[in-house]
Order: sequence, then C-alpha cells, then structure tokens
Amino acid sequence: MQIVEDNYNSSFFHDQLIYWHIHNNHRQMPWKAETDPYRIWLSEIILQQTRVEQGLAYYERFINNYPTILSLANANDTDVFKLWEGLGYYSRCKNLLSTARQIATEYAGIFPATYDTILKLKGVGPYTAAAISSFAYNLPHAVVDGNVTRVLARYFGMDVAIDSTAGKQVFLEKAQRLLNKEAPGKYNQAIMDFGATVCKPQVPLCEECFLQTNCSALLTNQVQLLPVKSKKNIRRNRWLNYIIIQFGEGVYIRKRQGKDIWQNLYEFLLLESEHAVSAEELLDLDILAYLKAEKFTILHSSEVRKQVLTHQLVNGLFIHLMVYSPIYIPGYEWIDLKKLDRFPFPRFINSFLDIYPLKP
DNA sequence: AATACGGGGAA
DNA sequence: TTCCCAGTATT
Repeated sequence: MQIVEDNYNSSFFHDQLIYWHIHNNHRQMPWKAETDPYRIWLSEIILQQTRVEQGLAYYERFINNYPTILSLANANDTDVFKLWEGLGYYSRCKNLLSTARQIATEYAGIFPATYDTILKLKGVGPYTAAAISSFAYNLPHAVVDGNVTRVLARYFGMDVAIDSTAGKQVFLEKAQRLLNKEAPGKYNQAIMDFGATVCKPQVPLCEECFLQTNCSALLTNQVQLLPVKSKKNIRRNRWLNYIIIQFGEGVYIRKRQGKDIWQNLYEFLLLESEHAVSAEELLDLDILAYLKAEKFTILHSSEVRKQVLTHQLVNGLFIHLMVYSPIYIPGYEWIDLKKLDRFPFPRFINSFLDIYPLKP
C-alpha cells in the first residue's frame, strides 16, 4: 500500500463520510443523540453481536422497566434475565447486572467517565468502551465493530484477517488515525451507519456509493472478497432431551449452571445423550429409576426438535409426564405452572412450549 | 492465540 | 445451509 495514496484516500474518505452523515444518513435509533451514559451503555451491551432491529424492542423494555442504573442495580436477577430472554449471549445479561451493581456501590451510581475506567467494567471491551466514551463524553476513541472493519477493509484494500490478533491491531490503529478528534461521536456514528446501510456485508450498494471513485475493493473487483476472515466456524451436534415432569399443577425445573450454553436460564429435567434416542429409550434410563417406583403417565412425546446455534446444533425431544406424588430430583424445584412464565427459558424450550402450552 | 457464547434475518 | 450482526470472556 502506498503511503501517499493512503493519506489522500484517508482525508477524502473522512470528509465524504461526515458529509454523508450530516446530509444523507437517515438511520434512526432511540439512543442516537442520547447523552445519558446509562442508556448508551445499555444499548451497546444489547447490540453486541446483535442486529439493531433485533435489539430495539429489548432496549425499550429495559428502559421502561429500569429507567435508571440504580433501578437496574436493585432489580432481581430472574426478572432481568426474563427481560433478556431470547436475545442470546446471556453472559451479557449477567455482566449487565454485575456492572450496574458495581456502579451503584463503588461509583455512587455515577457512570464512570474515562475510557480506562469504562473499559474495566464487566462486559465492556474495546469496542463498547470506545462507543460509550465517544457518544456519552465525546472522548477521542474510535469504535471498531463489524461495520468498521468491513468498511475499512474494502475502502483501503486491507486484506489482513479481521479475526486475527494482528488484524485487530491493524484495524484499530487505522480507525484511530481516521477518527475526527473534534467530533469523535459523530464520526463513529457515521462510519457504523454507513457500514450498516451502504457498505453492507452481502449486497453492498456500490452503484450509489459516494466513495466508489476511491474504493480500493471496488476498483480492483474485490468487494465480495473483503473483509478476510481466517477462521471457519465448526458446529457440533448435541442431543438435549427434556422430561417435563408434572405433579399436580406444577413442574420440576432448575437453573442452568456451569460453563455451557444458556447459563442462568431454566430448564426441565435434562437427559443429554451422545446420539439420537427414542422416547422409550429415554424412559428406560437408570436416571429415571426413582420414577419407576412411582406411578406415572406419559401425556405427550414430541418429535425431534432442532435449534441452530453458532457452535452447536441442538437436537432433542420433549416428554411430558404426570406423576401422582411429589418426587425429589436433586437440583430441581417444583414450580406452579401459573408462575412458569416468570422464569427465563432458552429458545429451544420456549419454541416447544409455544406449540405445546403447559396448562394447569 | 483460539474458542465458546444465541438467536435471527437475508441470500 | 451459510454468513454475520454496534464483541467479550475465558482457556
């Protein structure tokens, strides 16, 4: 890459981007022009690896239920996870609560206002710290998200892998050099909106793009090849079979623990298997021995259901049983069906309950 | 340095 | 199916 040409391109790129942002960027979002760091932080956590359209409703619900960081800090965990239910990446929710409480106790409820202190907060990495710093406090820190790496990779013809350690450093430095130090928030907003609405991943609008005359990828016909990603995702198969054991008007559930998917969400009696198993085989397992001592009735046995996650393909079936005396299952608790909707469940379970509602 | 962590929308 | 989304924490 030529240094001189790079400098020329950089100033053209920067000026055009700001011009577009002021005159032709019509993307609306409720947290735009927001100055409350709590709201900015909340929106940024929700939007990590999440499309704006998907996160929007969650943001509104959180603001309605918890208008201040102190109200969030004082909330009860299950209620907050219930609000987060279905959004995915549930460690974000855990860290959200943790940070709200830390700010309540250690910062007297006042959101920290420097990049380094913000970066230390749980759930806040380089991207989110730069976003909060620039949007809430107009501090000169460039955001580097998926939009930014894509835009920079294409416009400047950067073919270093965006998911390599070296690549991340290169893009961060490039973004930081391009940043308008006078209006960092405005510049950060501009480049992300541009990436999301014009320089899109699959079908970018190059024909109507105001940067087309200087875009390296477009000029060398590499738009579809940039940015470069080195790692490929592996998806493993998994079989999660659930036994819904009902006694009276309640069922047995537990909160998921340990380092696995769906931490802090709830589930029914889980029987994980290495391969697909039938309902008959499941009910034959030793783990259900204590059930055999009791009289029970099979009310329903579902088809195999599937859910695609980023690193797993979850398969499994649901069996609904009725028992006629209370049973003890270590780690599980009996919950009245009328209260079941207070508990957050993974999508895999909720999608089954949608077609097979549990009624008292 | 590599990997896991959800769910949804678009092609 | 595959890709990718206003990334981060953990190993």
